[in-house]
Amino acid sequence: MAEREVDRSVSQTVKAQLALRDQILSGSLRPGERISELQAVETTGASRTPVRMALVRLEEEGLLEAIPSGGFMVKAFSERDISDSIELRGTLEGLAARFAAERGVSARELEPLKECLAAIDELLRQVPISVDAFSSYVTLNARFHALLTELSRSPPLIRQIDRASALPFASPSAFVMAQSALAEAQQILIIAQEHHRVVIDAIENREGARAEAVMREHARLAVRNLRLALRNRTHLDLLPALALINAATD
Amino acid sequence: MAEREVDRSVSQTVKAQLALRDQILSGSLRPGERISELQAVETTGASRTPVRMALVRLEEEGLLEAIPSGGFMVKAFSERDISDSIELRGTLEGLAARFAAERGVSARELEPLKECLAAIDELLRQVPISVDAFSSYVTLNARFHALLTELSRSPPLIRQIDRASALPFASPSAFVMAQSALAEAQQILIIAQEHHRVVIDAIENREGARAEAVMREHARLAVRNLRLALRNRTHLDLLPALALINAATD
DNA sequence: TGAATACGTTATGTATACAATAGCAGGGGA
DNA sequence: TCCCCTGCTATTGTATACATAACGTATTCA
Repeated sequence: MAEREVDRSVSQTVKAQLALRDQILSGSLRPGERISELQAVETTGASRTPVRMALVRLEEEGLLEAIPSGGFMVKAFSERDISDSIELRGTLEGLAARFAAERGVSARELEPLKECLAAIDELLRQVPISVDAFSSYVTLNARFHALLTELSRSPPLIRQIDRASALPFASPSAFVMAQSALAEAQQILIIAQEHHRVVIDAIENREGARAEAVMREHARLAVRNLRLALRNRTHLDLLPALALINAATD
Repeated sequence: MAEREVDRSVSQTVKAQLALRDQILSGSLRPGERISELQAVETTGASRTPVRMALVRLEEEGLLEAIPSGGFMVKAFSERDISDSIELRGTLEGLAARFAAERGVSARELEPLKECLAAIDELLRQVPISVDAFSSYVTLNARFHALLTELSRSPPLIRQIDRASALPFASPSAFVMAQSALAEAQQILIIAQEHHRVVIDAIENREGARAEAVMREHARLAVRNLRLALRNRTHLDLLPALALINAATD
């Protein structure tokens, strides 16, 4: 295939990884479905070697599962897997918050976090919140969590949290909020924002235990609301990633 | 290279991964050192494709680090990275213990754990503990922790703990104990064994918070002793993995 | 008619060839 | 003498060819 157009600005491996992840998360590839290398080669435009590297990375990321007889399939997740992932992430973020509090952070380091907070406050003034504003919220929330994680100054912990966040639905707020009706989401967002505020306060005052506790509560709120949201699945299509859940095996 | 002898019983990728991990952990490859693919091909006996897959896996595992200009280098760890990893693992195992306690486990499921405990008790009767017995202890301790993790019945959590345990020095007891003089280790092992006993008791009685707390304390004991052990580095060569630490960059 | 076996097809695992880039060394100019 | 530019070399990134194993299908025998 000589006429294949190659984008040299980004490695074929990364390109393939992004494309495949996109296909999985968008639901083009269903959970349990075997991923054909040849098919992936065609859809991604990369050749087999980078595609295989991408598949290995996605397996390590937790999105794929190796088939004993060879090849990979899209991993299927149960409702409990998802709530466990949320709680897991909350636990790790709790540790990060505690590290930040105990190790101390300067006012300058907290500045970006507070800007995030203020921006979210601004969004939450809308009642009810618009779809656009909600989308902005999801971005800002992710940013807040990433910044908080960084504050721990612990590379191993940051790495682990990144891994735990690889599964998009493990991101508590973004996931759960997307599922609730936007009107209901408003209340949840307000509580979540309060959690954000408290964790900053705790870190500022070097209250490690409090910082940790509030992040764990943050996750438990998400789990609780996940259960509610799953009870009436009206908003299950708000996040493409949810296609994963629909076909979950158990 | 036609005369290369190929072992078909295990995949070349796995073979290469094991061989490379061994080289890293044994210290043949020093932290910060670039891993040459060609060299890896020669030492592992696999060709470049499986070697590359193994390198990607080891990177995801946290043993290697990608070099921006291409290729991989052995990751270097600071003392804080190591103590953070221990605390991280303790936190995750604490969550696992809590899950086990809250979700309930049958007496039959606790049986293997108790057998482990009894076997360790047997070893600890020796005063001072012999090198052989200590080696058995390390194995039994790893088994105990693995079984405990399983009790959580949470695939995402088990997966994450496995990842966190990939770094061998993140295994609290095995690592810290190896560094302390064996005579000192005896006391530490006895306390660790008490932790083990308490976590089982807590799980049996469905005391989630207590189960979690004791596992975290277990890790903190390890961190504390790590600091002590690093102060007088007499036993740094007991575990080959420690070669990593010697050349840690910061 | 059903089950088992054999054969063919297809997909993955592996090896290697080719291409491109980064790093280094040597030489020339300022 | 020092710096920069150019060319070479070595190593990685990518593509593809080949081998092998698994799965499906068809045919035959009981």
